[in-house]
Amino acid sequence: MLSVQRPDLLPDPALSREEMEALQREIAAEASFENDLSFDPAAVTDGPLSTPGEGPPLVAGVDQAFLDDRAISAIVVSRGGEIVERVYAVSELSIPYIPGLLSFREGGPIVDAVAELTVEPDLVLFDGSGRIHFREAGLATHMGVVFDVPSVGVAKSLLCGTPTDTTDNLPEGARVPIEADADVTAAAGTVIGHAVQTRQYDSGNRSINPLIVSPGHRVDADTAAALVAALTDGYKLPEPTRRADAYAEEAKSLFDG
DNA sequence: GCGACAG
DNA sequence: ATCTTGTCGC
Repeated sequence: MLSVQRPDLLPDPALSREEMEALQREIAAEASFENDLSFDPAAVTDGPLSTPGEGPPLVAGVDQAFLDDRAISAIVVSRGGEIVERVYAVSELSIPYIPGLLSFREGGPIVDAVAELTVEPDLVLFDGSGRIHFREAGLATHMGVVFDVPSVGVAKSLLCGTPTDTTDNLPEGARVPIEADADVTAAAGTVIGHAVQTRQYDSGNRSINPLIVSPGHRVDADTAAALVAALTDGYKLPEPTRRADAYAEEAKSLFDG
């Protein structure tokens, strides 16, 4: 089970906006955007074949569903595509969604769900940004640092930063770097993540938008993108995220309908 | 004042 | 995120 390593950096919704931003700068200073993994990222897949001998790493997907003022946080842990554990927690939400401060709304509920885990993931995928954040401390980075676990941010749209090329109609498998600009604390030009086209229609009129992948903690930008691509299997979202998404919806339906 | 931004 | 019918394309 993962345990809180930095209680001083937990997302406190009662902080003022200024204090939240100050905490994010502190988190960014504690975060590592370099690989520090317990497994070989080049051998990761969501299928059975992987590193011979020691077996694939435990990968967790985290996602949430909402119902009134409550958040249902779900975590699904799998190894080589096989589900190892599923947990969820229902938590009261105390503050609204504010761009740039997402972890202060959803971080607490996620911590609640993590407390239910009995296994310790080698990698955690979050729904949102990591380093692609004004102060380089998005949800994935915040949670990664609090638990000191390798993490990756998987977002469906870009919060900030500038793509080095167009991200429209990219072919499947394509990857476009996202660089820090004046809106980001990192030095301009620093690659803080990538647009990753995990899926695309072969032909036709419509096109699928790429995923926005960024390092959370203990993973570099290239590896984060490669891991998400390796964990994807025919759908836009990587499998760990899809499983968490489905489980969150399932848990939610237990409460309403 | 304008712009604008994860879930 | 959530609210929702239809509609296009494989």
